[in-house]
Amino acid sequence: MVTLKDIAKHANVSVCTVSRYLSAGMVVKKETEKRIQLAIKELGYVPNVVAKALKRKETFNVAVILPKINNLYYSEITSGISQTLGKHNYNLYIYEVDNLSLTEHEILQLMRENMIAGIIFVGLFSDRSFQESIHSVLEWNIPVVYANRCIPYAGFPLVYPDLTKASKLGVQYLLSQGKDRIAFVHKHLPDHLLEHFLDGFRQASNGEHQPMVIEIEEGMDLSKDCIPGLVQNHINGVFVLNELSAVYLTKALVQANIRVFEDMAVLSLGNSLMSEISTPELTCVDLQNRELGIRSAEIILSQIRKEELEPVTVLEPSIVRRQSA
Amino acid sequence: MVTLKDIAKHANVSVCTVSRYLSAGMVVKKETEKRIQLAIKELGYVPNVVAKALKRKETFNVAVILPKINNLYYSEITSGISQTLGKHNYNLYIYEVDNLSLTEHEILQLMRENMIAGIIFVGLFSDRSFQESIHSVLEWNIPVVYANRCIPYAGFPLVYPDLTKASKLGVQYLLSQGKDRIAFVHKHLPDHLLEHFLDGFRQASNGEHQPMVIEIEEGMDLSKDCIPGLVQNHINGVFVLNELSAVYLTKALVQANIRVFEDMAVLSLGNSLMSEISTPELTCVDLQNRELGIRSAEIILSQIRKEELEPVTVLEPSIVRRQSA
DNA sequence: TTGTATGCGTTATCAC
DNA sequence: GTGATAACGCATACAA
Repeated sequence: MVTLKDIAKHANVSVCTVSRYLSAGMVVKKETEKRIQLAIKELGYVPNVVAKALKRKETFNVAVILPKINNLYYSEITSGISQTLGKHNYNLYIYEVDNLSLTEHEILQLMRENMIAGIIFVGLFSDRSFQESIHSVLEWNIPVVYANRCIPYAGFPLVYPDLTKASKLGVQYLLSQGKDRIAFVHKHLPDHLLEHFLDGFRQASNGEHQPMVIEIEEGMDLSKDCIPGLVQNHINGVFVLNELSAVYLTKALVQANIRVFEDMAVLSLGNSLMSEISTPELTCVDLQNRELGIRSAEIILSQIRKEELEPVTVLEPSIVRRQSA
Repeated sequence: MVTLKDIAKHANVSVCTVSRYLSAGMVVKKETEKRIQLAIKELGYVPNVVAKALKRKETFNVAVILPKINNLYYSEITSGISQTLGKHNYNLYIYEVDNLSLTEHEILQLMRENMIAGIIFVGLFSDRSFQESIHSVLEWNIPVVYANRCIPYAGFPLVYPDLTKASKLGVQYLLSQGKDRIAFVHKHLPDHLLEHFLDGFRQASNGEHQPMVIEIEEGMDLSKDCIPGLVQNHINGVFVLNELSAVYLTKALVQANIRVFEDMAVLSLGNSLMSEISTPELTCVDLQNRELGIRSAEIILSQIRKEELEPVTVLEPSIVRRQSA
């Protein structure tokens, strides 16, 4: 392994000078610079980032902690993060908690051991899996971002989509299509989040009436347990707050000979490839997942550089019109 | 930051003893052990992996290099890798080449600078993007696995699905469903790989006749440019060698009022969530992507431990029957 | 069983 | 501008 010392010797300068040359911005005489460059090329020098990290007490590694990576929802976000980090020459660690069988605390321990520069926790806005980590994180005082957790500011930066706006946008759209009997279908959405959607509904419908709310349980048969209720209540527009559920509900409607859109419009929350390949193609409220990742990464980088930053970043959703609504 | 030295002082032993205690397997007197444990707990010691890496000249970081992560094909593989690495306490770096605008050479440079323990290159079996890296990798002599590249053994470990078998299985299946006029539809599949599929076809059909072969070009309109050809040639079974294309072709068939399965069976290569949510649901040949990831990671770990290893691992595909064929 | 001393490759603090 | 020299936190050869 070729080290600074080797090229220093080869170029007849001190180790320190070489180090200075390599640290961009430092001034070195033109002539010694030439010799150093030559030595580096001739000996095939490769800098050792690990040694540098030990000395500087900082790495260029950012960790993303998420439930699972093989899910378009998370991988879109991750890709956004990856793009931004790459642009700034930071490396990206991935930790899948569903896969790892490690507790939050153990993961944080791991982060400290590895001198991680920053952590981005990515969760579904409905999940509670990162709850217990908060305490440890705050006392450790490492750059952290919570992405996609729609909770009030609690001492660490947050990036999430505006759920109330998403709801309002969706309901307005359904209304504009003549769908005035609306149901929300969700899967394990906690009450405080559901409240955002009900708020959005009120704003869009001038508080005239209440929407129907249905929760999809694990292992529930949509055609038997969900659709009859929709029909009996003369629902003509259903806003599904989970993209995959929207796909399956649409499937079930088609199978039940209910015309999607004409008889019952389906609006999906989330806009991945799934909505596009579903039949009929799903109209949806795009939560801007890639953008979410990009912003999260930017905020982590700001923190690392100790710059000023917005504690809360709220993303604007938008409607993507396709066939189902 | 609490270091070994600190807890050594606090426990009235030497740094060396503490280090020994921490390196599992080393023997320390019961009584000093107690004191060390106490010191660690009281001072809140966190080991420094970076310093350890510098000293030992090895990290526990494995890099996965792939085109993009927000693609179920790659993320399935990655999740398999993540699972295995996590089990063995290795960390996972992700580098998206499509996102990074780095050349192969630059990425390898990065790997060396960071003292990466091993690299897993993940590509589509049809892509050529990792071609130029081979040379540098070989001369550097770092643990490497090429995952999903169906090429002959070339000096580094390979893990890929048995494409000929996949083809044979698929064609046999179509034949068993009475679909005897078969077409292969692919997208940018190089000739040497297409050859595997033609081989599989011959094996399954006793070499009676040739299948029709259609390539999907970028921006091609399936309904206009592909389906008419299929119909004119009285094709009744099409084997699509790309899952997303299978989804879109199925969509186009439905739209053209051609009954999927009865009039034309569609068999897809690859078995992600996409096949499941497509309408009709796609029967497919599962290439075992998660398993591919798991095996790739295992092979990297074997190399890191300098164990014996199989240079080539070939995965067995299997049929997953759904509705489209 | 435990301690001492040295070095991993780099950056930083001084002098010159 | 440049050069000694001392850290960074840990592991290990060797001595005790």
